[in-house]
Amino acid sequence: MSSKSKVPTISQIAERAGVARSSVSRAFTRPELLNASTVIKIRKVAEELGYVLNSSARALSTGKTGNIAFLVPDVANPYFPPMIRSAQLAAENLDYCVFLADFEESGLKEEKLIERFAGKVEGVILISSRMPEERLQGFAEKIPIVLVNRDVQRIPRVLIDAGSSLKQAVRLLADQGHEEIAYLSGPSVTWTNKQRQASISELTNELGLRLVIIPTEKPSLESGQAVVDKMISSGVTGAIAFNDLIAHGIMTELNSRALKVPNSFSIVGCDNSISPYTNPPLTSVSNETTEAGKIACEMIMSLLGETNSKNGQIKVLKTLLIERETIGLPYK
Amino acid sequence: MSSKSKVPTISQIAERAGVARSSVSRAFTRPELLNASTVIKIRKVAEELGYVLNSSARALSTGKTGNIAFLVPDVANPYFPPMIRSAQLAAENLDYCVFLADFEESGLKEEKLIERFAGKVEGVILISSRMPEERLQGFAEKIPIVLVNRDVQRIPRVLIDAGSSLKQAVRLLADQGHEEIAYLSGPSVTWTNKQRQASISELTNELGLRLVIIPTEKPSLESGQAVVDKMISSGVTGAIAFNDLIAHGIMTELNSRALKVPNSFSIVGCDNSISPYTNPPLTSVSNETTEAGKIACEMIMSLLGETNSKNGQIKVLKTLLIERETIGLPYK
DNA sequence: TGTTGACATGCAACCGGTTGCACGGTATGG
DNA sequence: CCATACCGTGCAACCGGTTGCATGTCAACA
Repeated sequence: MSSKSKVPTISQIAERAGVARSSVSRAFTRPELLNASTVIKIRKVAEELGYVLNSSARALSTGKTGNIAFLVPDVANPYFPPMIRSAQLAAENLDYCVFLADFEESGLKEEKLIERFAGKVEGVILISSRMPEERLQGFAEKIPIVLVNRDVQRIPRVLIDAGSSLKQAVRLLADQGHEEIAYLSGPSVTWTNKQRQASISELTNELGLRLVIIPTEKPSLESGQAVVDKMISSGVTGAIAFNDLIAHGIMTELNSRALKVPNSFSIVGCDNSISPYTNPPLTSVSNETTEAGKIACEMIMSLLGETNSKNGQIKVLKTLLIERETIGLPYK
Repeated sequence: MSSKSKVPTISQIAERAGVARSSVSRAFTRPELLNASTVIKIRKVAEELGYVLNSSARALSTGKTGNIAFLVPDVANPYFPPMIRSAQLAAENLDYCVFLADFEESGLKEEKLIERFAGKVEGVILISSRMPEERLQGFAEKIPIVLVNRDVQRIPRVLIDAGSSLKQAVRLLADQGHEEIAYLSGPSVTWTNKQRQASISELTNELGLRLVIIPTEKPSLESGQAVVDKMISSGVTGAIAFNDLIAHGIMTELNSRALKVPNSFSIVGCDNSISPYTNPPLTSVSNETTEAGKIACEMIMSLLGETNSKNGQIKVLKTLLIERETIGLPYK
């Protein structure tokens, strides 16, 4: 028979303090409208009674939930946590709370999640969205959306452009004498993958190198290991992977076949997530994911403020190639 | 002049469908009470009008928000994302949404966050809480709380017990002939750190080894690097670190001083987060963080269901020492 | 001293669902 | 053919804040 220590409502505070409910409400939301002493009195009573604001009630009458949703393809992919963190911190500073959900690399699940969150949040930040463009447009009409690493007209977005860094990597490989290289591609539908592949392809064409595109199942360590056979039999002497996880999977597998990186094979990763930790340390593309999360959050917030949404703003973030120890001469 | 395509309410659905508001509500919540054809009719109209349930309104009248909060000390610490992910997935399967927040290793911030979430969620999962016990008890009286890696009476909790694995590591070091080893401790207030330190200490005492406790600033790579001087001058030949990040920081710093692991120094990490990726691969303690997240979520849910909270259930998860390549003979 | 206005507070409607209860209609059983 | 039960639906109160407007008080000013 646990005495349910239910939290009191403003009515109970009002009664105890001998004022109207509206005054209690104002004591918290617009204290400047009240006599200072009244505010103090009300706050004191509220404190004594252990008052906790009922957010649902406030949200219902104001129409603002004070929440946003942050959807990512895979929480456990080390690429995302720094972004999640910075976005959450930025939101918190503006008194917003953030829902986090993982759509498991699936566009369908993404849609389901948006629908579920639609009634609970004021806006949604979508990372590496897999949804078809028209669906995205449809949702964007109903609820403020900001995209990260997805380029859709008229929807605000922040893009991390690894193009120039990847070209630099290609050039590095070419300088060492590599003539045939592979790109271990990531999720084919993503903007990120398309953009990375296009940049690499552009430069290999220009330099007259042969580029072999090898798809991977998922941007994970295991998928990297799984494509090594195909990669080796393609005859390439170096490779650029969609991300560090794939690159590391390849290194692991090569190592188990007694093929040393970089002496027997050169490899470049992307995202600079686990690359400082690999053996040997992986040359990789570093990108400002922390900054991206913060900016995405700020974009959503600015979207909430304005009525005539000046849609379509874009922010492009640059990247940096971090040279470590996984590029060497081609092995004949 | 963007025509605000406001989402309709049940009243508008009701009017359009020629039924009462209550029927619309029931069409979604308890369709078995209505004539099947009525349900279909209502759902059709709702679909046409693009109806979206207003969660705040529902929450206000039912008293259930359908949300929980998940608070972690540091989202970017690779130990947590798998736990976050599994908890979120588990919650989602029960139609719950999860708020994520980072309390930045601070007990104060933790309190602020709980207070902020209190009115928005039905329960809180607290990972590695830094709050004083009495505050925790206080909150637990107001809102269902489940702890992970914190041991407080009468509050449900899941504990990951690395004790036996760490003892195994000590034994391994002793077997190699190490007589003086260090423990690079983590956040001193955490249960996890106390428990790890106690286990190690217990066995070194038993075996007659000298144990040097060296505190670190934060469980991060940089903090690991920073304590190497102190560690070396203490005269130990091997060390166990609170987590992989610290261990890796130490390895990096040793490496820059031309001290090779494991030939010049032996080291063991904990959490098995980045240990497979380090150079050389780090011997570390693997723990079921994924399982922990899921269980914590299930505990919260069971707490919500019952009235007379059978508080204080505990679940202890075991760990496993993964031997890799960072333990060798002591260097004289 | 009467008028005006600023300030402090109360009243009551409203936000959008949910739900106990009442009501009318139809089927069932005696 | 009537009594009873059940089924489908509507009515209206309620959840707990917020807010436009009305009211009352008091000081300043003419």
